[in-house]
Amino acid sequence: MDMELELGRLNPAQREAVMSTEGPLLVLAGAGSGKTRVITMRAAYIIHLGVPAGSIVAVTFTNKAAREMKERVGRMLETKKKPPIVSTFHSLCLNILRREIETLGYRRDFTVYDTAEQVSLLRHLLSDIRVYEKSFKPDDVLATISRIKNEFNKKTVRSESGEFDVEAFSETVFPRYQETMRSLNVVDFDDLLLLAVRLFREHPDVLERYRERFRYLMIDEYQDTNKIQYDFIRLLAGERKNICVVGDDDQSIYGWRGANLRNILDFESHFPGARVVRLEQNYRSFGNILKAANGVIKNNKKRMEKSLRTSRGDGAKVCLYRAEDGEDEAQWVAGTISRIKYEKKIPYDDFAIIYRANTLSKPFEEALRAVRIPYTVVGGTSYFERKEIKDLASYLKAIANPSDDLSFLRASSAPKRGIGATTTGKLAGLAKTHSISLYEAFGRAGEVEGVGEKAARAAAGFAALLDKYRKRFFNGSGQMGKAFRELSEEIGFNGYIGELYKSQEMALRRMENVENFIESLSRYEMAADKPTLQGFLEELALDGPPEEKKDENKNFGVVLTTFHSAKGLEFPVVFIACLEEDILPHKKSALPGEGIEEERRLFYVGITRAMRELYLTCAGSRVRYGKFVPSTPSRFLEELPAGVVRKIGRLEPESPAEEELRAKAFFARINEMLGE
DNA sequence: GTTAGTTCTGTTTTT
DNA sequence: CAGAACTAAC
Repeated sequence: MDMELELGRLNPAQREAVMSTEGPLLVLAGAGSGKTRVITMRAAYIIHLGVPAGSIVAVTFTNKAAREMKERVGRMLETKKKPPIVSTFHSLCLNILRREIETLGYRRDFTVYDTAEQVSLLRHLLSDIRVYEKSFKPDDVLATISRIKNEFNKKTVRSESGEFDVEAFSETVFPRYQETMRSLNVVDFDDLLLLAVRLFREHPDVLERYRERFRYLMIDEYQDTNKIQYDFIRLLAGERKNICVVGDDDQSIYGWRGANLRNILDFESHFPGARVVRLEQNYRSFGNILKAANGVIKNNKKRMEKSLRTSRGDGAKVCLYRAEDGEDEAQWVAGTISRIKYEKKIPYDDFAIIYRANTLSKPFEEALRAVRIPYTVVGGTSYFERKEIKDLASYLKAIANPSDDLSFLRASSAPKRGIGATTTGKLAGLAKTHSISLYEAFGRAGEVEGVGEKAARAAAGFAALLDKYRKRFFNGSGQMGKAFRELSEEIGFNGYIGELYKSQEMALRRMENVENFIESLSRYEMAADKPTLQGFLEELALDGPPEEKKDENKNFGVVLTTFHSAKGLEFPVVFIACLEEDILPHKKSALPGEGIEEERRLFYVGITRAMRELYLTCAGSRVRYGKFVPSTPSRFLEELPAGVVRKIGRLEPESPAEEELRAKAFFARINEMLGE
């Protein structure tokens, strides 16, 4: 790549950001200001200056962002050049811990628990401590545990929602949780950061090694960092402080998850002498959209002053439609999409509908389906789709980490193999008295009094089964995929799936998932430099089960999404729906100050997704919890600057020209449907 | 150890 | 209203 030429293509602010390679740097990157371009080019530029790629670390929040950045830096570098390290916080920490955790007295072969496993562990734990059963809700407890770990602070213990006994939590539940995790040789997501920070704090020699190694740090989405992530970064930055953070305080929408807006607002005092570069040139949206965004966001007090500019013209006005009710709103959106699609001849995936909560998607799905417009709903939890994966993964986890009793237990009864609660209870007793793992206890089932011969044989047989496969997974033959498939066959996993799901169709779908999962181990084995079972499980924990090879950047049809999942995306035509009090400033977040400002930022994020056209809708009433409830328009709508908005509604009908277009679109659709 | 009936509860989500 | 989580009875 011709660096001079590439630099010449940047605007002055972007160029300054790219070329300020030494010392602390804050890049305030407004929406659509070419942020990713700047980060990627900055990495390439530092390499171009002769810095070894391995000493540059770019940290992101999501794997998707990491993949994208890796890909873009790769394209920018000469093919033979090594790429910089691009990683999420969690996987960077995991990689460090995988090498260093023994320094902290942990075993090297630890595994990572995901949220579902945390909950499951907690359930076991809470039922052990019977007294508290009712008041301790796993989600609530987990949220508290997470906050303690992320804020590095035991003083802030409080029950998140439902009240539980704070003292009992601190005295019993939390210590028990930690002890159990430790004895199972597992860590949770928060531990990855927490232990890395502890490692650095308690072992300055180790920290020094990493400071020497990671000489240039770049942090993306800095407005979303929390306390512990800040500590981690700060420790790594050391005295050299070659740290570049990129973010937009106006797009901080994860405060409720512990993100600390102060990190970005106070960057200059955290890192004295920091250079600040503002990217305010927007390359995404037309003027009226940007004016709307600016007009709204300027009502926030806690922010860094900046104002987005565009070199494009004003473009179309922002449209505001006040619908009768939710159904009317959805139909209007669907109808308008049809019309624009016909008028502009653009594909359906140029459209997005954005709303506050996943539960609001329904009416839009129905309305779109009614007129045969294809769509994809982003997000929404689909974890129930993965029981079969979790079951099978528990075998791998039990094999990789013999101390992981929970995975062992799960595997031992999926499918059922004649080891019931009674037997398990007795063996767990043995494990406890001898301080051994459940796996070892199963192996010695014959010795235990009160365990019938049949049950003992089944238990010992199961332990032996895992033993057999453990050898195959660790013999370094590169045949893990094959071993996994044989394991699945030996335990009759497909038969188990077949029984588990009533409909043939459902079962078949699950079996496909299983097949794909097994295949993904083979794929991993082929792709990785040095494939290990641990490595595969790490990818699984941090990146989720590999879905069928879908194109990440390709949508199918109109995109329906929440504000949160829309962040970072852009669409030519955007509809922001359900803009009503109690929904957009959400009832539970509308607390003055912090709360309301974050809600406003959500709106801002939504508006700035739009490139050419923006439609805002609200309804006069809507079905909520089965009842018709009157709705009032969101207070944020009043913040839209005069002159950029055009109102449409029952009382203010569309222009005849528009109605004609709508009619034409209608007939075009019918013809299209007939043609199919 | 499962399944049908009942009650409860309704943001945002990544790793 | 609808889905989850819980309870009571096979």
